[in-house]
Amino acid sequence: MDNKVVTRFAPSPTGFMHVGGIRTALYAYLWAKKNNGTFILRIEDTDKEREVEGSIDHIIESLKWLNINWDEGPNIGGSHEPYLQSQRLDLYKKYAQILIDKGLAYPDPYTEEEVDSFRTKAESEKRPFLFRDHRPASTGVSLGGPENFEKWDGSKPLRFKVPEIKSYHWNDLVYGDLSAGPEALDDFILIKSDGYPTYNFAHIVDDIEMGVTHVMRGQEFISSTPKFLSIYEALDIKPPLYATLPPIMGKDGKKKLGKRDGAKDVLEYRNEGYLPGAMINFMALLGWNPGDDREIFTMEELIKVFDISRIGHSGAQWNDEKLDWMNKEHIKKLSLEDMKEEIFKYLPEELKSEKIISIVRERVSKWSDINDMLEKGELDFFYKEPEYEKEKLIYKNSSLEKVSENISKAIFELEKINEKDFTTDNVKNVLMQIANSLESRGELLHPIRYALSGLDKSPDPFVIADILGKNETLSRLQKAV
RNA sequence: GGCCCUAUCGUCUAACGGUUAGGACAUCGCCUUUUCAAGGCGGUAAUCAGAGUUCGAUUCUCUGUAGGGUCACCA
Repeated sequence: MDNKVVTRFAPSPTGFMHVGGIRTALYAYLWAKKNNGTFILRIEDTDKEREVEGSIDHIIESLKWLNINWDEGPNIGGSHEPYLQSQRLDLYKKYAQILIDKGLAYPDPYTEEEVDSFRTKAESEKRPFLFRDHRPASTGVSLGGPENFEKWDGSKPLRFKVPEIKSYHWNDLVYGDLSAGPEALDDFILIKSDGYPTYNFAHIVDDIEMGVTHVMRGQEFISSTPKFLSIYEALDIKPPLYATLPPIMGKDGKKKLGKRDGAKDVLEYRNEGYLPGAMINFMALLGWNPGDDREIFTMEELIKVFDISRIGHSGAQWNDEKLDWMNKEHIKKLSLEDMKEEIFKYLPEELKSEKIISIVRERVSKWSDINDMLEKGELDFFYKEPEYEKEKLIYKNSSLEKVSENISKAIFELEKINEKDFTTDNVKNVLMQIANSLESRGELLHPIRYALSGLDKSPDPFVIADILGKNETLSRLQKAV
């Protein structure tokens, strides 16, 4: 009836979400939103062995943090409830029955050990293992009718009987024409002996039932696509459009990013103080680009410009440095009010001042960098008189006498500023006037900065003076004379 | 091993037969009122190799090489 775009993200609850999975979710989300379509979250919990307690909540928390919001799914429901595959078992049985009735599904007569021995044998003979070579004979074929396999009582796995062994060619929205040889096709398991469907079967049933039009997925699924297509054919249903995403590689650039080789839980990035908008921005650009030189995007902007046709084909390596830069760019766009809460989370009580924010905001690429600043004592000057060796006040080849002389001049002039006019700009004007009359400006500015901060690296003296206020500034300068 | 995918600066990428091969991160240098940060300017740096096709290949074809993926009662 309508051509509404429906995409889905279908993670399995086997642990945390890493950036690879999130990026798939993001692209599916962007595509749905761009087309005023529907984005569905579906939990593929059909492997009770691998399921990790609490994963679903963790996945939901991750997506929510990043503002990837689903239109249908756990927590909010929708017209295709339920959204946990473990609660949809009847549906898979229904579809399995259709295949059985067509003579396209049969119970696997072997034990797991027997199948394993087939596999081992094939491997030792250096040929691919195909279950269909061991397909049991049907008990009789009625003329023109379906084959009669052993009746399936649910105690054995139910296998799909590939209707036709052939090569498949299909079009992928990202990669274009893809193909796979007949060896990619096999009698795979539809329903396991524990009654749960396999991914290969369940995701197809659900995509059909939920009206999914575009499937975003990793390229690890390319080689099993013929299996999917053969099921759609057997069911006589048109498959969705596939958009296969290039892999994200780990930091070494070698291996596809995965939990085994150190892929991080995305929530760790939250804990390190990255902005969700920056994470989204960075992940969007990992494997996709807008076609021009723009790099900084908000989610809304991404929705506007995102296009499947500009998704790349080759693997991209995760790059923390660029992420840091991008996060900093997003921080710059934050209003004081927006960042106040975040920054205050990291600051001890005595530093919770708006004046500190202005110093911090320009010096960190992510909020947890504030911890480093605190550790290095870079903010101590704010509430603590600095301790330093007098010699440190000397600028280059100057002398302590010169330091005293210059600071005294500064004190004399600064005294003239009203307390309430003791701002960065006014202090700067006064000090620059003196400094410019000197042989080198550092003769004045360095000792003052050092006397106020006690640090080799710090903000400039005008800002510090402003923050400290007239009294404290002058008092610290007096001590340096 | 079979099948499949991929290949441009260190990294992310642009250039859909004709460009001094562009941008960004990182790096280096200079400037910007002392140091840091921010900012500005500039530099170094790439078409995996070899054959074709073509007047002309980063771009098309083939081969090689390298990397990745996949061959589960995992997704």
